[in-house]
Amino acid sequence: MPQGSTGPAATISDLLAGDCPGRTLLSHIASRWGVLVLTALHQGPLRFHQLRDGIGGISEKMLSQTLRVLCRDGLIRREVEPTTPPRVSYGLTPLGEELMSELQGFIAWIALRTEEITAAWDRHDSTTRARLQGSVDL
Amino acid sequence: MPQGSTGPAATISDLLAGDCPGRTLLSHIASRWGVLVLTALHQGPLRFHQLRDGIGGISEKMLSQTLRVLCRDGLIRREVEPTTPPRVSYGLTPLGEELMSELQGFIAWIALRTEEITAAWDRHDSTTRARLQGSVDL
DNA sequence: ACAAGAACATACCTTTTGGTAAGCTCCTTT
DNA sequence: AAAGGAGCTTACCAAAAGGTATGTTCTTGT
Repeated sequence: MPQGSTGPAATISDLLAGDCPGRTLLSHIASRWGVLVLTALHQGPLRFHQLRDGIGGISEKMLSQTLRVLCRDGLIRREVEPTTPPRVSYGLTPLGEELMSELQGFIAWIALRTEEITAAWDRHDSTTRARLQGSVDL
Repeated sequence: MPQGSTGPAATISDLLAGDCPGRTLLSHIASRWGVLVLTALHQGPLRFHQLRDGIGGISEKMLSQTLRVLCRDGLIRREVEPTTPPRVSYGLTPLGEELMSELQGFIAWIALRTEEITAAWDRHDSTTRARLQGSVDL
């Protein structure tokens, strides 16, 4: 793989093997608010308060924190429009778009399957209850 | 959408709008160890200690906890082979396989792009440092 | 009989995460 | 001049996540 990079690309085995930069990156994206912020921006750039209002339950602290981390990762770009007053908007970088093209299937899958999975929660609960009540067995 | 379901499928907007079962499911999968466990099992079923050894840094407590949650979600199946001693192995359910087919592109993307993103961390750091130094304190 | 490994569960404690609330600056509107 | 919104940051605190260490049961190996 003759690219102008520092070394060979990481593999999925590296992710599993131990702590590595990939784990850190994964934690940024798969953080409580990371996926949601990224998903919200997938439709197009939004301003701070639009994100805050659009993502139910997020606090301003968590929003700005998440935005800062994802900016550092180069997935989101912060743009200050030189108007008065300056308006700040956030959008996906090309790298962020690339990520979202991988992630949107996953998000859609969650929306699609949530219902049948929550149904399974109840069923599993009663199974568990039965097993526990019967004790002894297993 | 004439299925025997309780109601219409959730949408991505629901995920963004507020707390909902989809958020919970998302948190299970996108938890610190969730993606890694699922990824490890994508190659095929593994036993408890194989998972523990294969996923660097995970404790037995976290492994069994993660396994239990993902079983409840119907993404992983726990199988006790009736040998002596009984061997317990974990594998993906069809639902879990379906999920992983959405997720593997994302995992591969992380492995692919980690390097260039970590490089950006350093660049961003010096930018930030410069900005902070300019403003005297903090 | 004894040590040891698999597959957990549990108690205890530390670290991390995240929410609340307040404050701050810059600007516009009234 | 006062009020208010945008876009943050900080301090403080509570809750949740997670690690360590230990206990348990079953079974095989010696």
